[in-house]
Parts: sequence; C-alpha cells; structure tokens
Amino acid sequence: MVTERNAEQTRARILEAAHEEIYESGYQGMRIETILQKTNLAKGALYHHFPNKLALGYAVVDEILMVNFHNIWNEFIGKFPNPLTAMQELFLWKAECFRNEQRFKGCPLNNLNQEMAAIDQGFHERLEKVMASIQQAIVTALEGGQSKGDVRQDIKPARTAMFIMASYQGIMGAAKCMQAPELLGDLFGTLNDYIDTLRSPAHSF
Amino acid sequence: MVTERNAEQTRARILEAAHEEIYESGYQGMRIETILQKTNLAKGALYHHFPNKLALGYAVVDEILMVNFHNIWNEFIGKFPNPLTAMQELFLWKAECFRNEQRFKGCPLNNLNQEMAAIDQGFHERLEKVMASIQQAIVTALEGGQSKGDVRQDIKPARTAMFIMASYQGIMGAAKCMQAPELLGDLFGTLNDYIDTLRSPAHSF
DNA sequence: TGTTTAACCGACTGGTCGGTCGGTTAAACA
DNA sequence: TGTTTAACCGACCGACCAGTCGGTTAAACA
Repeated sequence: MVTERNAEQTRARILEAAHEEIYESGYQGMRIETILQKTNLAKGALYHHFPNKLALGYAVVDEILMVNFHNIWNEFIGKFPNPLTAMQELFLWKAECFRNEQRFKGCPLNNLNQEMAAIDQGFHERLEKVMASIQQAIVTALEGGQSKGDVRQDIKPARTAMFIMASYQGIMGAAKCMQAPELLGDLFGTLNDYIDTLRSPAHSF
Repeated sequence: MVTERNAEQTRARILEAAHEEIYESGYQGMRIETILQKTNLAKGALYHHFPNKLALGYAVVDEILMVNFHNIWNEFIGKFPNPLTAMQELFLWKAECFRNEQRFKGCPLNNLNQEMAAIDQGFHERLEKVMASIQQAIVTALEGGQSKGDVRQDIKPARTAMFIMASYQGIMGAAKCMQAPELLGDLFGTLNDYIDTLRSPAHSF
C-alpha cells in the first residue's frame, strides 16, 4: 500500500538533508530553509519532527555520523583479518574516493568537531561519544592483532589508536585546507608507513 | 606626546579582539558587537578601519595567524640546530602550554581552516598561504638537516613536512574534541616517536 | 462513512546582527 | 587661532532566519 505520508521516512529525509547541509556549510552555516527546499517540505513538517535546529544537529551526530563510521569500519575489518592491513586499506580507499572531488569538504566528523566541540556542550558530548566509539573499535582490533601475533606487543593500543585517529583527521583537514584531495595519496601513504612499523617483527622471519 | 586617538593602535586592538573572538567562537560565531565591547569602541570606529566583517576575518589570517606561527617557529628553530629536535621540543612545549586549559580550544589555524576553507574562497586562499608557508619552513629545515647529516637522506621533505603538519593539527583537533588537553602529551609523544624514525642512522654508529 | 489523530502546510513574528550615515571631536598644520 | 581632516560616535535600518500557530488533509480505525 502506497502512502503519501510516512513519518519515519520523512524524518530520515530531513536528517539526510541536514547532514548534507552541515557537511556543506557547517552547523552554524546550515539554513532550515535550505533543508525545506531539499526535502520539499514545509516548515511545520520539520518542526513536527524536531523541536529546534539544535536537536536536529544532535540527531545528525547520533543517527548519521555514528552509523556511517561503523558501517565502513565493519566492512574493512571483516574483509581484512590483520587490523593494520584493514586500516591501511581503508585509508587507501578513502584517498581513492575523494581523488577527483572538485570541492573537497574533508571529514564530516572532524568538521563538526572543530566547529562545535568547544562552543556547545551538547555537541561536545555527542561527538566525543562518536570519537570514543571509533577509538574503542581500533583498540579492540589492535588487541586482537596483538593476541594473534600480527601487532607488536610493546605498543599501547589506546595511545596508538588515538594517534591514528588524530592523524587521519589531520590529514583530511590538511587536504581540505589546501583544497587538494590528490594529496591524500601521499599523506595516507606516510601514515601507512607508520602503521607498518607497528607490525609484529615475528612476521619478518 | 600622549594622543587619545591612535589609528594604528586602534586597528591592532580590533584585530587582536577579533582573533580572540574567532578562536573562541569561530568566524561565523564571532559578533561585531562583542569586539566593540572588548575594545570599548563604537561601531563607526571599527567600520572606519575595516570595510566589513569578512575583511576583518581576512586580516586576522594575514596579520595575526601568519605572524604568530613564524615567531614560534623561528624561536625553536633558532634554539635547536637539529630540525627534528626542534620540532619535537616545539610539540612538547605546546603540550605543556595547554596542559591545564579549562576549555581547550585547539589550534586557531586548524579551526578556521575546518570552518571556512571549503565555504569561502578568500579564506581558503589566505589559509592555504599560511599552510604553505609553514610547510615551506619545515621543508627548508628538513633539507638543512639532510645536508648536515641529521636527517635521513631517503625521506622526501615535502611529503614528510605535510604529514607532520597534518598530524599536528589532527592531534590538536582530537584533544579539542575530547576536551582533554592532557592527551596532548601522549599524542605528541607518539608523533615524536615517528619523528625519531626520521633521524639519520649515521648517528647510531 | 464518520471520527479522530498525526502528518504536514505556510504566512507571520520577533529577535539578532551586519552594515550605514549624519554627526562630533581630537590632532595636525597653516 | 582658524581650518582641515581623519578618527571616532551611536542611533537607526533592513535583511535574514529560527521558530510559531492556526489551519488543512491524509490515513487509520471504529
């Protein structure tokens, strides 16, 4: 049965449009009006689903950014048993994704972080949760690698995971600033060189 | 002779207040009204020195961010002959600077980059210029280190410089996001471990 | 089919904020 | 000391934009 009104789907469309707009212009630069145009909705519809702009922003973090990361991460971690290789492949894939971007907008999570983490407590809490979730995923993968003998025993997973995450975002940010996604290949290549130094030397014999 | 009106000084005070406000709230979050309060000036005075908000933002990049970086860089590069050591010391000093920050606001340059580089062409051009200037400074230092035998011959200065710069900003961004400047010690420590791998092996003998 | 309800509509509002403009005053200079 | 000019003042304007609210309509259900 076809229904012209579908609350859940409408909500999802609003969220998706908001995500795009935040990625495009930042949270503060996002305009409700633009979202209405993109979704072909009237203002009342949007404010029926979200109490205000801030709640919409929060929902994008909780329901889009969090989910997107986990989908990609699980895909790569499932494909490559060695977590170091999985990360390296993920980075190379990212570099490939954006290679021909005409206007490279960087990492959505990093963008929001830089813009809002120090300004708004609610954003800070939610973004920190996403970051912690990513870090935890990397830590778990590294620990798994250590017990399998793929990863050096002497590295501290928490510390290493945080550094890789930070470098990743820094790289995306630098390429965005230069408006040069073609730099991603080199930059992730250098990061991957570092990741190679984390491999267990046992494999060299 | 004491003058109550000093155009140059007034302009500098406006610039400084604008810089603080951008660091505090981002360019889009910066309010002209706040700058007027901070400087005890009327609107007419501000618009006498700057045609509009955008020009003020641009001037902050050109005249504050650019200068601040070079001052710090020259200080460390002058103090430590080995460029790798100079960078490591600079990072450790930064970690120390922010250790007890109650609200860690990250790197001013990175913040503006993330917020404006993809939105506004004028900001992009100016910020790219600052980034290129930093990269060039690192490249020059690395090349000097190579000819002195302090830095491995097989690394590519341009590529390495860009990676270090990206990692630096990523680290500042991650610590900002977590609102945890105490992480800087660990993160810069890990970056410094990487920098150690760039030292010329000749020194081991 | 009548009733209820939740989804959706869109004109309007109220506050915010960048920017203007006619004026005032300090400083430099003749 | 009179004149000019640039520094500075601050009331006001108008555009923008998040959010409201009284209404309308599709869908579910009795």
